Parts: sequence; structure tokens; C-alpha cells
Amino acid sequence: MSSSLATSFHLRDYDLASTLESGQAFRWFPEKNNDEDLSTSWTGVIGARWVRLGCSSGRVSRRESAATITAEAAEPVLDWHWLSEYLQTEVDLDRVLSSFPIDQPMQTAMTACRGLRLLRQDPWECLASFILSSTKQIVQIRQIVERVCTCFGEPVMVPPGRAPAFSFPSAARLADVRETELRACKMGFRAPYLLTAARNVAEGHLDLSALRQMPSVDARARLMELPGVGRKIADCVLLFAYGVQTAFPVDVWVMKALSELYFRGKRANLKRLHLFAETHFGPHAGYAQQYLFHYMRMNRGT
DNA sequence: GCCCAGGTGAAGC
DNA sequence: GCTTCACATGGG
Repeated sequence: MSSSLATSFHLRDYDLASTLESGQAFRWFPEKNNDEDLSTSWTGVIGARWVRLGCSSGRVSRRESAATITAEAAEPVLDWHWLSEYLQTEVDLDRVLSSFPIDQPMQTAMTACRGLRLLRQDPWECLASFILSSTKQIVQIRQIVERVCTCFGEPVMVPPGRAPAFSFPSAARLADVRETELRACKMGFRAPYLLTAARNVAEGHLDLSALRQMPSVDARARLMELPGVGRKIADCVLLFAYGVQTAFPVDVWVMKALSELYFRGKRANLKRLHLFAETHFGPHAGYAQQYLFHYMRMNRGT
């Protein structure tokens, strides 16, 4: 096996834009390539590696489609497994989508964002990012996360001529930071929550790798012991970092989606919505949730 | 100025 | 139990 600066994945179906911009991860920046091809690339940092991703997709036949994802790194890579794991390229998306309920809302959402995948992210980065997410718009979450990385992350190698890039700071690093330094990143009242989480993880009171082996209800309960982490944030971490397919985060958008699409505009409380989600959306309910979330946001009137 | 944002915890019924 | 409110900040 030889190392390379670039690789590609050939897949049946992969919508990189929906995947990277549907509010799962907050460190991807789109860049227009050139005027001839209207394609977009994204640059970001996964772990300690800078990476640039591109995607071209086409229709092979009436029903079949294909996608090629290209990736460039800043340093030669021997084994690209970390990237295929992050992007979940091995997942059989057809099997996931065919498990969705055959109802109008789900079919519409599925058609609208076909190719959207759930990423598999680092638990600490995911937890910390979603602690910062509460009552913030996705653009602002991105800004806060970036400030945190610039201030406290480690510089990572970038290709010549590229802007400096930084890793997401470890829990140990953030555990040593003062609350006022965090507030300087404009995270407001979330600062003490992030700090407490960092200290709990750094000091070993919360073992994020151990959560993987636990029943998801127990893992959720452990996450929710942290101040500032409730059901929604815990479910985001279960779904986006641990791959718990039944985790179903309910935020304002999903609440809106469920009430408009399934409850005839009547607002239902969270308990009722979770009960509905558990019984209605099947074994990949978390995936269904992400499709509903992204579909609702695509059609927002801004 | 006003309302809202991938919420949560505490206080009030 | 459930509903209301404060929390910090910025976009539209």
C-alpha cells in the first residue's frame, strides 16, 4: 500500500452538500471552484487532518444515480479509513431509505434531499459543538466553533497557500481554560456548560469511549448528567457520533415538521413526539429525522 | 425595535 | 406533573 495526497470514493448515491451543510457538523466551508464547472468543494478538519472534499454526481439511468467523492489531504495518507468512516461511505443508503415509512411527508423529504448521509463524528467534538448549539442559528454555531478552534486548537498542516487551520481542541485543553476566555468566543451562557463538560471528560468522570459499549438509554442518561445537556443534545451525540440509528433529536425544526406534517398543525409536547418517533419512523428513525430537518430548512422562507 | 435560533434548568403553578 | 422564563448573542 502506498501513500497518497488524494483519493476518491465511487458510490451509488451521495449528496455532499446536504450531508455537510445539514447541521450535523459545523466545520465545513464551501468554496466555489471555477465558473465553468459549477461544482462546489468543502474544506474542513477531521481530527488533526485538513481535508478538501468534492463531489460529482450524475444519473446513470432513469432510476440509478452515481456519485464520486474526491478528497485531498495536506500530507500523504497511507490509509484513508478515517475518512470513509467519517463520511460513512460503506453505508447502504438504499436500505436505510427503504426502511422509511411510506407516507407523503417522508417520501417528499426523501426525494428533496436524496443522498444525505449521517456522518460519524468524534464524540468529544460532537458533544462540545452541540453544547454550543442551543438557541443558536447554524451559521452562528459555525462561527463560535471556529473561534474556539482558532483560539484553543492545535495548528494542522495545510497545503501551500492555504489559510491556517486548527484542530478542534481536546477536552483536556479546554478544561484548563478560564470561563472568561470561552465567553470571548461569543458563546455566552453556554461557556460554563462547555467548561464543565471538558473537565468531566478530561478528569475521567465521563468516559466517552465507554458510552459506545452501553445500551443507548444508559449512554443518553450519562450524557444528560452534564449541565446544559438535555434530551436533544444527548440525542444529537448518540446519532452523529455513536451512530445510534434510533436516536431522534427534536429541535424547533423537527417539532415544526412533526406538528405540520403529522399532527395537523397542532403542537404536541415533547413526550408525545418522542413516543410517535419511536413507533412511526422505524429502525433508522434518526436518519428520517435528519431528512425531515433538512427538508424543512431547505424550504424556510429566508 | 422585534422575533427567532438544531435548548436547558429553575421557578412557578 | 406541565408551563413559563432567563440565559448571551447575532441574523433577518
